[in-house]
Amino acid sequence: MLDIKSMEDKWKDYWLKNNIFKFKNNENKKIFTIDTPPPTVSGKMHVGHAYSYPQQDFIARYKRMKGYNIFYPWGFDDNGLPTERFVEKERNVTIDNTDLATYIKICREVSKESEKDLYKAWYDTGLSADFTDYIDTSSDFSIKLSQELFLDLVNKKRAYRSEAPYITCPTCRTAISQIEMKDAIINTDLVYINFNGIDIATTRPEMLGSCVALFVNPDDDRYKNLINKTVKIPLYDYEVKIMADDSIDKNFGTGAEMLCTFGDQNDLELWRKYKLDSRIILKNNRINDDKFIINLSVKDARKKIIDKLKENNYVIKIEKIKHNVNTHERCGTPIEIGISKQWYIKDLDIKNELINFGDKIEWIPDYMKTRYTNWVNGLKWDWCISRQRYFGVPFPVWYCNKCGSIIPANDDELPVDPRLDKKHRICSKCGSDDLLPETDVMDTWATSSISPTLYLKHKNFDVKTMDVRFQGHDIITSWAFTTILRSYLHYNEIPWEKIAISGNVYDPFGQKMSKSKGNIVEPKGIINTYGADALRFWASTTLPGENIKLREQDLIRGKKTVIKLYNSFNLLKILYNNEKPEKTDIKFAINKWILTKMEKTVKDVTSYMDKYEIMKARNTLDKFFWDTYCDNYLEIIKNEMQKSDRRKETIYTSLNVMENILKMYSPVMPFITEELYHEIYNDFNGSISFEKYPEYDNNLVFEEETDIDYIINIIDKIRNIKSNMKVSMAQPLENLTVSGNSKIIEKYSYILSDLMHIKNMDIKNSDEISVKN
RNA sequence: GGGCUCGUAGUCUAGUGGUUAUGAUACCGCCCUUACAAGGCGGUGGUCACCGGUUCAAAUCCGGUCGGGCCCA
Repeated sequence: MLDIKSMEDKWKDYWLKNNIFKFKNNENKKIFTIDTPPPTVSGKMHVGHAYSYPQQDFIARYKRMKGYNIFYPWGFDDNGLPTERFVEKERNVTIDNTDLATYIKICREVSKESEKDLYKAWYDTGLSADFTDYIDTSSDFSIKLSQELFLDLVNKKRAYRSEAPYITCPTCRTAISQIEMKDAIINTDLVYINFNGIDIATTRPEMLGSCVALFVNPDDDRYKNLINKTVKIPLYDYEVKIMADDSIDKNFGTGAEMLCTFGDQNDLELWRKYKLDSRIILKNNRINDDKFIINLSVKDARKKIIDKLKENNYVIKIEKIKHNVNTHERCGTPIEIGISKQWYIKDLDIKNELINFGDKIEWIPDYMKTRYTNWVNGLKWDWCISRQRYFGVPFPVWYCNKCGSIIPANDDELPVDPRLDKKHRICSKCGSDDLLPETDVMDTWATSSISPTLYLKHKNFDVKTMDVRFQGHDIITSWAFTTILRSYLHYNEIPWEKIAISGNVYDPFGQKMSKSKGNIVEPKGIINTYGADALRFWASTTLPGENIKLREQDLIRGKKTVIKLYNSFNLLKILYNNEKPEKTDIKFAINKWILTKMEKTVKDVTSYMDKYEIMKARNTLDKFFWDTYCDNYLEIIKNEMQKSDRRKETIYTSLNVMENILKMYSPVMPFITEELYHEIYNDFNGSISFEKYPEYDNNLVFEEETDIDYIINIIDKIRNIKSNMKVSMAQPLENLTVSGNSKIIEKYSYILSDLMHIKNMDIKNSDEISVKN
């Protein structure tokens, strides 16, 4: 009886102890490089990971057997806000009760600790990445490289610091980028305000004091005569112009809107388009208009201004509406737009180049490229990379208080943290030593986006382009985009030849998994019940980019396949009865037939694997293994083995085919195939994953295939008859009339009578096959 | 609102112009067959979402409708 759990544990230990998957750069093989997504240390492994990570491993293992030296590195992302949150929860420290140096130290400690065990969950799924030498995004190595490349962008005038409108999250108290926004529908009040002659509706009445214009639709008959007139702002008593723009929705509210600096992104766009003035009353998430609202939060300010408007009879009505707002994806807080100095990476001017780069990369599946192209086309902001947070890659720059120059660190000083740096510095321009360190840190994506460089530099590779990136479709617009951008800016080379996109995992009813729905399934439980091979089998039941449901039937089928492989090899052992296989010529039809079927399977499976179509490859293999090899070939050779003239040949052939089945299954099911391969070669001290993948051999394709297919067809019919007679397949039949191509049937009648236990067979020539008892 | 994508037996799924639509799972019947009952053999079950078009021929191509999903406004 096969104990899957201990069998898998055995090989996990074996691979690790023998450094099987440790990357060695000294092999005389072509290198195949994989850009892997570093999981975040603040989260646990979930079933989505258990789906997508094996998919990259299938290709890694396949390519390895195809003779490549696989560079399959591992990394952890422990930068930024998620880690801060995690640490605050785990250790109960916040930046308010801890000094910066200690805070950073604790963040690093907790990350390191978490990494120590976290990789195991991934390793348990049978990933063949090099876990012995991973990178993490907060290490000195990563910070140094990230800072170095940032300074490269500064030199190239691609990174710039500017006072400009920026998106900010009031809860996280930091600037965020377009990448991190998410839409949400919230319940809010739509306040109708009488604007001294024109009625407007707004969801942001607290921004009233920052109103710089009113807008209506140019085709709105109600307001046509008011365009270009001025109107007085209620309470604040200054005048603004009424303007017209196509983007204004006639049906929303009264059809007239106030433009504030800045109520939302639309305000910003119109503000830019018409080069309007600004009146900033929202700073650092507090509103201050020096009149009615003194340093209040948005919420309190809204209450106050509505009361004030009501007092003065400016409020017409208040409607409860559901409203679409942009929120920060991490905390769900609606974003605000402010003005301050932030670091940006300039990309709006190179949209065409970025789209061209997208075209140079092979997207798997190809339609995913459209999402990238659409995103690039729709970019509206340069990429804001500064964050007002604490744990991240610091900007290696100072600012001169006297002349305003930006003073970058020297390359040989990196990594450097200006916030903690004690070195005496002077301004290279004016000589002043009155310097201010930059206190912001970089956005996590600013470091994630150089993952190919991180991985390649870590091993001193010269190349800039990796062979393939694997990632989910949900981060095409963030990770894939920023990586392509950085690769373009730094090297003018594509980051990878191919990018393979994976889908999401849903519960069996097609619902997204979430804590609130309570439908989250832990990979650990699946591995305990079905085994990692079965988990991987499930993960292979999909085409590139497709979403998948967590289906128990696939896990069951996977486990059954593991057991079937084990049992089929067990049968071979019984049949061989300790006789050692020896290479022989192939003469007998059944052996020629199974070899032909195998070669065709090798051909198809290989061509699917080359296209990353794992499911098609595996389906082809499943069909060959279950139907052709087990249900027919193995049943037939139970008899053939007994015949001395063909025993040797059949032992050799059956094992040869078994071996190739194991090899072809091993990228998907590395554990059971390793187990059985070591049973075949019990003095073998390597791994099946480094054995040569079967190659199509035309010399093993024989014309006997059609004849035996014909015989199998008749066997099916005889099985049908026995089933209808409600007798066992082993029950002998006294007489049987078989009609069909009598030449073929006569030639192979021994197969029929041996397998189906027929005593007297009457063969009749006929165009159609039929069997009668 | 825009882009991408999907809609095939109870459930899941294969199938991009050509016999009778693939397979899994569930269900029913038979068989403990000298590897495997988590098995084998047989069977029930489908107006291929809907409408229209192209074609000798459409699950497949085109247009539209409806419904799901993801991304973006």
